[in-house]
Amino acid sequence: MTAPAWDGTIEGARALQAMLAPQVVLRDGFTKPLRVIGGFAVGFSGDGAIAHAAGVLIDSENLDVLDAQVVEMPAVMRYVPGLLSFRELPPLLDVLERLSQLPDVAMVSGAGIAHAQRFGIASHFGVATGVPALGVATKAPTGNSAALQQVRGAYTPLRERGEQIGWMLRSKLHCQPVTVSPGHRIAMASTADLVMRYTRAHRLPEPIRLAMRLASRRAGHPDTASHE
DNA sequence: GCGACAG
DNA sequence: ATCTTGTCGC
Repeated sequence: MTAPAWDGTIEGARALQAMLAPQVVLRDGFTKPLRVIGGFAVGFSGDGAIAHAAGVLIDSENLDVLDAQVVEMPAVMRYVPGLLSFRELPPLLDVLERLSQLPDVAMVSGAGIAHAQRFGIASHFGVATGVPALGVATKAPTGNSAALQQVRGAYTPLRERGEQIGWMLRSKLHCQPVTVSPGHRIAMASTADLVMRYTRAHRLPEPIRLAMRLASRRAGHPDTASHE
């Protein structure tokens, strides 16, 4: 299935987003047991002009790193609130191709359907690739939720106009909760459990934490980023 | 009209 | 996202 071409404009991105958002599937599209989990993140350097995308594959049994890749390319669009996925998807697709295999589930730094148009980067990534994907975000999302207990692993629905669009999850004690939401081919009910299953000592789950570290390390050292 | 808005 | 030291808490 070929996605409609994007003309590179803001208006074009909005139109394509409206076309793709209804294609999101909120049912588990993966089979258990899960074997490989992917973590994906994008960092920027050069005043936001250069994108550095990282992809990490983790063994779901022991969390061993099976593969890790980083790619660098000129950013195709500036950051526009609500259209983050159009800025970050191109390098992510590139890095996905370079990995030795496709993950059973992809965890992407950013929003899934916990997004004003219900189409954050995790949804865009999932719809574009067919890979089941979910999003984990650090900052305040759209919507509202009840207070969370000070218990590791506690979670409560994130709602907007009565509709549940994700979960607020206390992934680590004494840390602000993270926002998790299904991106594509993952059920709402599966999302928070999946994230907690791959979270260890840090606030972010291991696949995303490692990918973010790779992407920002690369972004922070333009010298080492240009070759090989 | 104004502010908010993942990364 | 990124620019950035020390500092507080687990």
